[in-house]
This record gives sequence, structure tokens and C-alpha cells, in this order.
Amino acid sequence: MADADTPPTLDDVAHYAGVSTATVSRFINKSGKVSKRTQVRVEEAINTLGYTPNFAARFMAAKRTFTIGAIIPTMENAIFARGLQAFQEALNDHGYTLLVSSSAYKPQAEEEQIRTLVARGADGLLLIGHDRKPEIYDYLDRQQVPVLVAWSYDETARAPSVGFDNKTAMQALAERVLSMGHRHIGMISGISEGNDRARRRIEGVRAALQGFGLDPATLSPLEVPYNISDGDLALETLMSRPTPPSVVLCGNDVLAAGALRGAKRLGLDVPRDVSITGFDDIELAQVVSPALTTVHVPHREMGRRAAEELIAMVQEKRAGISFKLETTLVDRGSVARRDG
Amino acid sequence: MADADTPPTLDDVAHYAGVSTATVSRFINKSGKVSKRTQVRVEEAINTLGYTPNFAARFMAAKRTFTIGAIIPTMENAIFARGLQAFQEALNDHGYTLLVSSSAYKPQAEEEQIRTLVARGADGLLLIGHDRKPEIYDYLDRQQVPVLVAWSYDETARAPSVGFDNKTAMQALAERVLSMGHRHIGMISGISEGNDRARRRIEGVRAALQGFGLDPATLSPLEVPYNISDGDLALETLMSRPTPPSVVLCGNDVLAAGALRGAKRLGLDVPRDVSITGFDDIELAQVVSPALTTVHVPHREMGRRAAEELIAMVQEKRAGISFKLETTLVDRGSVARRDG
DNA sequence: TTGTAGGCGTTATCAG
DNA sequence: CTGATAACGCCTACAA
Repeated sequence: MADADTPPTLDDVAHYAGVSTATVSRFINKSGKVSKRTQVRVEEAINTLGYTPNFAARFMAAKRTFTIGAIIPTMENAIFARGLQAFQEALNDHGYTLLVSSSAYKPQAEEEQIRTLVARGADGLLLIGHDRKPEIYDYLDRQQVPVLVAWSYDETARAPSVGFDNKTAMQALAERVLSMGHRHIGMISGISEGNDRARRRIEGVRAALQGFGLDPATLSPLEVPYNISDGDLALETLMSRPTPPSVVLCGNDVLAAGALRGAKRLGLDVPRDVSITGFDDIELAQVVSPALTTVHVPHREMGRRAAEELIAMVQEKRAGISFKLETTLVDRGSVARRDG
Repeated sequence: MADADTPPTLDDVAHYAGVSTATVSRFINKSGKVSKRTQVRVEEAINTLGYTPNFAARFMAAKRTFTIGAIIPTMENAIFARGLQAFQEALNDHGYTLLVSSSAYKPQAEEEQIRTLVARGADGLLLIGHDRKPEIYDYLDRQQVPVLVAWSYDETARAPSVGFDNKTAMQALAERVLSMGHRHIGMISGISEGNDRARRRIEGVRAALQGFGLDPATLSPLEVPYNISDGDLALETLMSRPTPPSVVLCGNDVLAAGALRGAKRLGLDVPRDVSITGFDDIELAQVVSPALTTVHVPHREMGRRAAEELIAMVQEKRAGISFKLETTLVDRGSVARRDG
């Protein structure tokens, strides 16, 4: 009886098969150079012993893990899920494994997770948005771990990114609303501190106002966490202002769904009494009623491209190349025309 | 100039501080036994060098990673998100890090991910549901990695579990519907193969039918993937049967939201023309209209308890103890009373 | 309190 | 094609 209390190692397999560890290693890594006969012997040994290579040891010796890490702000809603799924699929196609962590929108947590993932040997990292302390990028440089940012395109940022321009996307939506006659815009945004996506979306609305000859300073966005109930309450706050807005632009579809719920709660009809818009175009946008007019983001394409770019950075040891995706407006009926 | 092209190691820190690696190691692991003076020296060395311990090396030497792995069927919707968030928070409170992977409901992918996580040194694993090949449990035993199953309570299963009884939960809902006069039940289920939750929910409905003196065999659930559009199409299929159901029980809230959309598309009023129910009580259930009558699952409590139990299993090297959570019915108006 | 040294499981170099 | 053997970075008795 062999010891059943400790996982089998390369050594065990080698002994069992009557060859050296080097040979077993070669077989496992398919580096050719192994005769047909020994191949079957080794394979059998592996199977009967139930051997699995130890990543840690492998990593120490080879410095590669074929693992990519991703840290997303939240798993509590579907915003990042779809793109991440595509990211993972593309990664798998190339033989890489994805490890995900969620920071709950806390910069501190994100920083720890970055260190964890790096220390665990992630070959590359996917992060959401550009906003974070420069020291983090310094650290990543020192550790020589390639980073790619998604969900936000910004050429001027320190890290390469695959995403869309949050500002112009939101600006286009705001312009559409303005062109439909709305003049009093309310906005429910996510917390903008440490979140360039949220911030740029606000900027987009301001730019649109300016373009229509209105004062950008009149926009005072309500910043709340990205939960349905927050959107619900925020809508109530906005509507109880002295001059309530005729349209409420929300930072994302989740907030918009909440706003919709809030409107219903207050007995307001959407879009007759107040128009509401979202951002992201997740499935949620299509099941609420009225369905949300929103900004469609090509989530899956973003995920796939990000995976390909990051893998290229890792394998070719080169700097990342940013890629800008286009968003489109989707009109679904949660916005009504307004006269004057 | 030191070499700037490779991350600093324990050795570097030791040299810089003028002590041995053992001392630095002791300092890092806070094993006491380090004089105040050397402490500051080491700390400074670590900071100026920007040192981060290498997990792989650490794992090889110490066999512990303080990391827990979790594999969920999907990230595409919020079903698992909430519980997982709580799981992660509880883990963090105890000094553990969570690594998540999604299998996209593919047993093959799940198996690979289990191996990956184990090989990476996960101290313990959280899996969803009991259904999987026995070899996987054998493998886990051999590797001595504790596993806990969530989202499904089953004393008779091989692995310990923290969850609820999917059958009785669904049975209670079906009984409620029956007691409201419905006699023709339609069901949209997730794919039940390899998914004990889905299977047990179907069983629950059958048990309820039996209890009301109806033939359980008359229930022919439509099995579809867990997407909104699948629920939408499935509802159409059900309603175009010779004798359409008066109520459609859905395997989860996502399918129910889809069914709701399908009903709207067909010009059917819910619940007047057809009643619809969900399962899970995720936020989605409250934003669709009508809001969904569904089964409330204590997601956060489940996540927290799972974390505590799994950590106990890891630290005390003991078998897991199953824990059963209670679910409750939430009546929100998507079911109407039916005469006869 | 501190240092020395062996070992953890792989990979990879270099001889056979 | 195959086999020794030296790293890889850290932890932890065992000594001092």
C-alpha cells in the first residue's frame, strides 16, 4: 500500500512508471521527445495514481501559470457578467484560466486583490476603469505583470484600455433627450469618486447641455450606490425638488430600474410624467416596463477583444494597444417628447 | 543600482536589512520573536524594495494559502451573486481570500476548474449543488481538499451542504397555487440533467399535484437554459398547447421574468390571463410588473454560513456539518385566484 | 532573539 | 530519447 494521505507527485509517477521525473515532465508538457512506449507507461501511471501537477511548484520553476486575473467592482448585478463571460471564453480558447475577484467598489479591497492575484502568479490582469493610485501601477510595473483596463477607453491614461468613451456615449444620449424637447434634466449617478466611468458620464451630460446653450452647472447629479433601491429613493428625492426634472438620466440600467420602481411607487407614469433612461443595456433593460431607452454597450465584443489583447501582451511581452468600441443608442420608449 | 528587472525576494530584503531570511520570514508571519529594532529595519527594507511574498513559494513550503475557491454555474445573472458576496465578506473577515470561477453550467468546465483551483492550492472549495461525477469527490478526497455544497441541502449526498430543500420549497409554492384554484399547471424549468436543484424543484411540483389528488405525470416541464429569452419563448410554447395552463411555475426568477415578457408579447395579461411564479427572489423579481410571486431564499445568510462552516472544516480538519435553511413564500401579485 | 540549512514539486539545462 | 541535477522563493525545525 502506498501512502494514501498525501497527493501523488511527479516523483511518484516517475517511480511507478520506472522513468525519471524529467521524462514525466516532458510527457505532461507535450514537449515531444518521448517514445511511444514510455508515453503509454507514463500515462497509465498518471491515471492509476490520480496525479495532478502542482501549480505552485510549476510556477516557481517555470514562471508561468496560464492564468489571468480579473477584478470587477461587483458581482451583485449583471453589468460586468456578460463581458466577463466572453472574456473567460476567449481566454479558455487560448488555454488560459480566469480567476475573478470582486472589490465591492472599494479601492482598498481592489488593491489587496491585485496583490493577491499577482502573488499567485497571474500572468496578466484585467481591471475595470482607470482610476486608482499610481503606486498600484508602479507595483504592477515592478512585478512585470501586464494590465489591461476595460469598460473605459482613454488614450491618455497610464494603462492601455479596451472599452468605450463613457463621456461621448452619455453625451449622445443626453443630446437625444434634449432634442426631444427636454430642458430640465435630472441625473442619478453612481458614486463618482474613484470611478472614472461615472465621472465621465456626468461630463457627457454637461457637454450636451453646453452644446444646447444651457448652463452645465445647473446639473446637480445625485450620487448613490449602484442598487435598485438606491435608484428608487433617488428618484423620489429628485422629484420632490422645487422644480422636478422632466427626464432623469441614470448612470446605469440598475439605477434606472430602481428609478422606474420609484416612479411607480409615487404614482408617476413613465414616460408621461417623467422620462427615464439607463446605460449599459443589460437584459434588465428589456424586462422592466416601460422597457428602457438606454446606451447599448457591446459587452461580449469588449470581453473578447480584451482577452485577445491581454494574451498578446503576455505572450509577446509587449505594451498593450488601446481599442475603442462604439456604443449605440437604443430607443425603447421610456422617454417621451416634450414641448418647450 | 540593483536589478530592476526582477521582483525582490526574501533574500533581497534580508540582505538589505542585514539579517537572515529566517528573521524576515518571522517578521512577515508575525511569529513574535523579533526584536523591535530589527523589526523597523526589516519593515523599511520591505517598503523601499517594494517586496511582496511569492504565494507559490509560500504554498510549497507551508501548504496553506488562506484561499478558498468557489465555482458557480453562471455569472450572467444575479442568482448566485448575492450569496457569493456574503460568502466573500465572511471569508475576508476571517483572513481568507476568495477566488471565483464560472462553469457556464458545463460539468466538463466545472471539473477542470476544480482541478485548477485545487492545484493552485485552494484550502477549501465551495460548489453549487450536489450533482457531479463521483470521481470528482474521490479526487478531492485524495487531495484532501474540503468541499462544501451550497444552494441545495441534502443529508444523503456525499458532500456536506449548506442550503435549502429545493423540493419542499417548490412544493409549498405549488400547493399555494393549487389552493388558489389552479388545476392546470405549466412549468418552465432549467435543464435538469446534472442539476439537482432543478430536478428537485420539478419533484416538488409533482408532489404537490399528488397531494391534491392530481396525476403527477400530467406535468410535462419544459426544460430550457436559464435566460430571459428562453423563458420568453418557453411561455409561448406552453400557451400554444391545446389546453394552455392557467399558471406557469418557473424554475427561477430569470425564467419568470422572461415568461412575463413573453406573455406581454402575446398580449396576455398577467395574472388575469395567466399566472406566473418565480424562484429565488432576486431583485429582478421586484422590478418587473407585476412583481413576482416567488420563493424567497436567504442568500446572504446562506453565503455567510457556508463561509463559516468551510473555514471550520479547513482549520479544524474535520468533516463538514450540513445546515438547512428555510425558505419563505413571497406573494407579490403575479398569481390570481382561479375558480374551478 | 537570530542564523543555518533542508525540503516543498516542477522545469530546464546538460550530459549520456 | 532519457536521466541527473541545479534552480525557483519561502518556511521551519534545529542550533547557536
